[in-house]
Amino acid sequence: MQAGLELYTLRPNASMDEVAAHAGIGRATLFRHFPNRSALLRAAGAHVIGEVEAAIDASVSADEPPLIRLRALIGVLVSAGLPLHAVFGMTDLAQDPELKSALKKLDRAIEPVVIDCMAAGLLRADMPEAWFEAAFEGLLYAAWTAIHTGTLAPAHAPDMLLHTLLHGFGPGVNA
Amino acid sequence: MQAGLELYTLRPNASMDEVAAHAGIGRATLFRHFPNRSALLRAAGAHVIGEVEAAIDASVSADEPPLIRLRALIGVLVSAGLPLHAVFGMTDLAQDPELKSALKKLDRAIEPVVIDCMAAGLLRADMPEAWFEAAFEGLLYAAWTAIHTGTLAPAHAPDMLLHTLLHGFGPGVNA
DNA sequence: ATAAATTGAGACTTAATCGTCTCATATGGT
DNA sequence: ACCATATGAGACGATTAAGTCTCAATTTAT
Repeated sequence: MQAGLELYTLRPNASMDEVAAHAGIGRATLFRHFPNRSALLRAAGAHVIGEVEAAIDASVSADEPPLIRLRALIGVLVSAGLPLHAVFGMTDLAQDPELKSALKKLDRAIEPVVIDCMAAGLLRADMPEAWFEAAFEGLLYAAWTAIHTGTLAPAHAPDMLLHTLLHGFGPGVNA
Repeated sequence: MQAGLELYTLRPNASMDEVAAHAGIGRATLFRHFPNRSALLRAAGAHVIGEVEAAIDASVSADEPPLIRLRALIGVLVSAGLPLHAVFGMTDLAQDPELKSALKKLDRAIEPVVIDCMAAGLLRADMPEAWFEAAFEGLLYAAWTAIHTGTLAPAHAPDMLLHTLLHGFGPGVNA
């Protein structure tokens, strides 16, 4: 059931018909579980966020060094990819309290990694936080689309992203 | 007339009613100029690309040093922002020959700047081209959204983006 | 001033989709 | 076997938007 949700998040414009067919259930049953389209979107979004959060908790062990944790975090976010971006793109549903708290929890899973990297001198701390967040998400989006279009091997993506995040495209550091 | 197109590209989901109202013309007149929605989208996309290309030609003078040209290029792309991103998001119209050639021309305006920066040692040349393009666009997208949400001052955006593109978020270079 | 062309407003058809509803069927528990 | 519940297929009305058409008003050229 919830499985249908995930695959759905890939295409927020899909009709309820398509969603039901994709989930392998009837349209009526779909409406029995979610009163309307908006509720379905919210549930799907919250579900995706929850999964990503769980994946972070599972693969980012707190006692590893900051760089390892950052790399693991990026790995999770890259593989969570498209669904996550779909959630971020739900501007009209962003004011939903459930989604907002879910996003806040996700932030609390990501933030300490970044902070520790700053404390360890891996990331500079004098950049506007908003810009770092935006740029981070932008690079994730870049990796997702590059993987999706086949121009970037999924296995290389996290390291590539990590390197670009830390050093950009300037010279002076080996890839 | 064409002015209505630009503002339209901001919202690819707008109805023809909204577009006509926004352009200050009647719906019937809109259909007289563009036989259908798809034609309107294509025309709008091509128009936006043409404007961006002209802006690049106008503000990126060929005899400046590479870094200045790159900075000017980024300035144009950041201010062109949202409409350009809307065009890139038109996945369903991407196969249109007119749009494809327009994008190719745009690429030809951007590419030499990047190549010269590589030749000057400002940008490393050993990264996959596809990844550079994707990351560049991702950072542009980040700047656009950050500006749009008010968390990044438009005046600071180009320099911020340039610095992040060159050096990432690692330490060691003054901002 | 007059004829020709363009425009705006809106009616109309068609198609897609949401959300509700019914009913026959299947599923599961006792 | 029996009964309660969940399901699937689909009909139905409502809404929205695309695209076509008509007609009166306005603009433009001569």
